[in-house]
Amino acid sequence: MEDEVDRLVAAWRRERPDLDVEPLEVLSRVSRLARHLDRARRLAFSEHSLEPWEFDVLTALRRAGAPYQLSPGQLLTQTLVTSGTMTNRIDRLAQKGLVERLPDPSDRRGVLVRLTDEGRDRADRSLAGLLAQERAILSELSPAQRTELAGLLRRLTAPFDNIPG
Amino acid sequence: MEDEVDRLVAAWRRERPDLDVEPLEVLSRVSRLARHLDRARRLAFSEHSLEPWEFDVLTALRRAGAPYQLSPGQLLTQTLVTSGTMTNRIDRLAQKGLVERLPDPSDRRGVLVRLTDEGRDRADRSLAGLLAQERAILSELSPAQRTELAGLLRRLTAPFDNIPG
DNA sequence: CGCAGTTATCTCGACGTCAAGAAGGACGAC
DNA sequence: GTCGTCCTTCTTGACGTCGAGATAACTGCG
Repeated sequence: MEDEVDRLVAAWRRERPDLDVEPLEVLSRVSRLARHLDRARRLAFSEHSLEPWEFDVLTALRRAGAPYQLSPGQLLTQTLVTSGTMTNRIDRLAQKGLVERLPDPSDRRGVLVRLTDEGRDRADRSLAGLLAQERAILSELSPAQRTELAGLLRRLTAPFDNIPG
Repeated sequence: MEDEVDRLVAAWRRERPDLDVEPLEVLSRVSRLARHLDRARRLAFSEHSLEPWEFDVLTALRRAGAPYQLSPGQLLTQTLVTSGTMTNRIDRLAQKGLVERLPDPSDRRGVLVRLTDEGRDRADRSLAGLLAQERAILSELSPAQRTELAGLLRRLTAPFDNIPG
């Protein structure tokens, strides 16, 4: 089955036969797929009246395990947003009663963000919904292909995640 | 090499051993990689004083071939943004002299967006830069692995691109 | 012809993100 | 100790995107 990137690559080969556009076969697909996933997630979460960005923060805290708290800095590396954005997100989640800010006892510059009970419930319930949706999307691939794909992607993400750039 | 998604998955398995979080191995990597790519592109384009969104629109027109014109609607499907966003983008590109709006001769509701000569130069020059950057990122993989990865990704993107959702 | 439904583009207000920088605290060298 | 540097979080203003709705024009059925 052909996709939009096939058309895009064919167009470049016609217009710029002098260039090797093979890298687009991989990376344009990654970008476009991510955009499709964003839209799909927005739909899925709207059933729980949750925005994708809320999900990202709440589940990062949920994953941390009891007592479900992380510093804003730790949340930055997990969600790939800037510090200004994170301050804003925490403000809004705190206003909704899903998280609370506590002073860091070991560093007076620092803050700890803790999940409230309601925040934890929301995180748990919406995760199940997300997994169901993702499973449907991945049903195009066999289990072996999914493993293969995950492995190839890891090789591309690892440099970004390990050598902070 | 381990990446952030490996840590994320391990954390879920510890916190929610009742759930099968295998889908995240693929799709969380896609989302995170796309975010890293966005940042890298922003840097690469800043040398040409071009924003990623400008690149997206200009190259879509460039790919169309002479006379380098498309309707706003055609640009929507290629760039995955909403119509309000596209109107705004065309306004700003027109103001910079990189594109111009022409009436569609066959449909009076319609508009054609055409690349100016300067817009075309900008598109051509920045594409070369992007490809160089992407090639560096993909050097982690062998040619055969790149082909394999592109094929697996195609199977996931095709349903989105063909059954408009 | 006239009307309903559809399609193409634009308008508008709300919202979230970013980049840059400020303020305050930690920490090592000396 | 204390100075300079680095780190952590928050503040701010500009900007781009979205969603919903408005407008205008094309289409085909009766």
